[in-house]
Amino acid sequence: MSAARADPKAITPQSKDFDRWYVDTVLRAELADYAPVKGCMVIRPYGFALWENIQRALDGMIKRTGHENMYFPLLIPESYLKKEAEHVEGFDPQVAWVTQGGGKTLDERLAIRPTSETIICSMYKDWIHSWRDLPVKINQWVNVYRWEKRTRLFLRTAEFLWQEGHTFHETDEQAAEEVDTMLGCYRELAEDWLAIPVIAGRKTESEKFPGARYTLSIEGMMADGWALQSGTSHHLAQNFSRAYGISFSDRSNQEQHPHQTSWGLSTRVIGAVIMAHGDDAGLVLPPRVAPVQVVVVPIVRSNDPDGSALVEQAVARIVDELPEGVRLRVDNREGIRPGEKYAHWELRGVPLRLVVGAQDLAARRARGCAPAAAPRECAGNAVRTSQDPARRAKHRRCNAR
RNA sequence: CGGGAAGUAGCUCAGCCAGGUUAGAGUGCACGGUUCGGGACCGUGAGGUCGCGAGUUCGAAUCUCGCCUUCCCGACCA
Repeated sequence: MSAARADPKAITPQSKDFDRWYVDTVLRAELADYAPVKGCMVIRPYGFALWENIQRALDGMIKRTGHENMYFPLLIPESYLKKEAEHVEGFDPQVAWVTQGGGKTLDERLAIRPTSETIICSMYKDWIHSWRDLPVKINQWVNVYRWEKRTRLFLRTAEFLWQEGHTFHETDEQAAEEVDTMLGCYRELAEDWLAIPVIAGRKTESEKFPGARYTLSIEGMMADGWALQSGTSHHLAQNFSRAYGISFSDRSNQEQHPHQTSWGLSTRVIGAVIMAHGDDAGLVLPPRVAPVQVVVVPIVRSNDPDGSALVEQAVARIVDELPEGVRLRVDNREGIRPGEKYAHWELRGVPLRLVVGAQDLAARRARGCAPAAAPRECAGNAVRTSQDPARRAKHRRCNAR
């Protein structure tokens, strides 16, 4: 542990220790906290709201591209997991096993899913018979568990949440196209919703998904200059369909193995959002996924009831006239001074703050401040924000009508 | 999994080396008052299995051993 910090309320500056800054920010902004089991975390309401917004955006793209959601079970029989040799070997060290149940040792141990290719293949073996059954394009939003030696909040946790898409196609080309399409969705999510610049690329032979022919990924660019793998799309070719005995009669009545893909994006992407945009005051969230897009801080004083009443009326009018769908929070906590409220919401990365006080009303204005530099792609949606590079330092005034 | 550091109030830490009344500080929390436009101030109060488990001892936060968890570096990361 380092020496005592002068101010226990401050977070470690990025320039001093970026990793420490990251942990401080996640904990202090109440995105997540450590759970009792190694490598596991609790995602707190503010963090989960962020995930839900990301999830909603990506789920829309998954549906738009013709996929359906479904659900496969958490536990996978060992024999199912073992059929694809490279896959088994790749995942073996990271699988957690259930060996007992109901007070008895199980005849066959059950894997807690590290990913679901095997169980999905085992089921679709019985569901795919004809080229008319293809393509199959499904997805599931689930938790998975991978025993990890070194873990970090969001970036690498033993249990994490993700979506895993799985598809079966008639031809190799169709599968390849699917792999590209879904990587495109990840790129769209990263760039248009999360405002993270990404580089798309192909993983090396040693880094690819075990059992895949090749793996494509988007690598998000972080503020500290590192790249972070933030979504992967795999061409599985016929490796799994052969191993699991999935076949169909093609258009000329020849028996064929379908060509598969799988693709996933996890809660790690939250870590990418944090590291790509955050600053020394804490989080900086992209407006389209921010749980709170606008925070209104009314300036009221107990010794000025008349002015305070006017402020409250003005705030009510702002709330009333705000466009539908804007996620707004009015911070009317009592007994907390405005400065502390500013710090509170800056730590949590709220894109836009509106401050309304009696003086402002007298001058027929409100103070708007965009602490976060919001990239242009994200702006103009529901919330307009400035692109002021000086961020918090500069306050911009706008009309409150 | 290897190397290093750490775990004492919600948080950040002091106390430990040289075991000995009732374990402290700051911050946070509750209440009262003064304040109120960038993390206010004064007062009062609540809050602790000293990470867990053994051992040594008349006596352990303090010494010994084991385990758990976190952080940093490395290996691994599909």
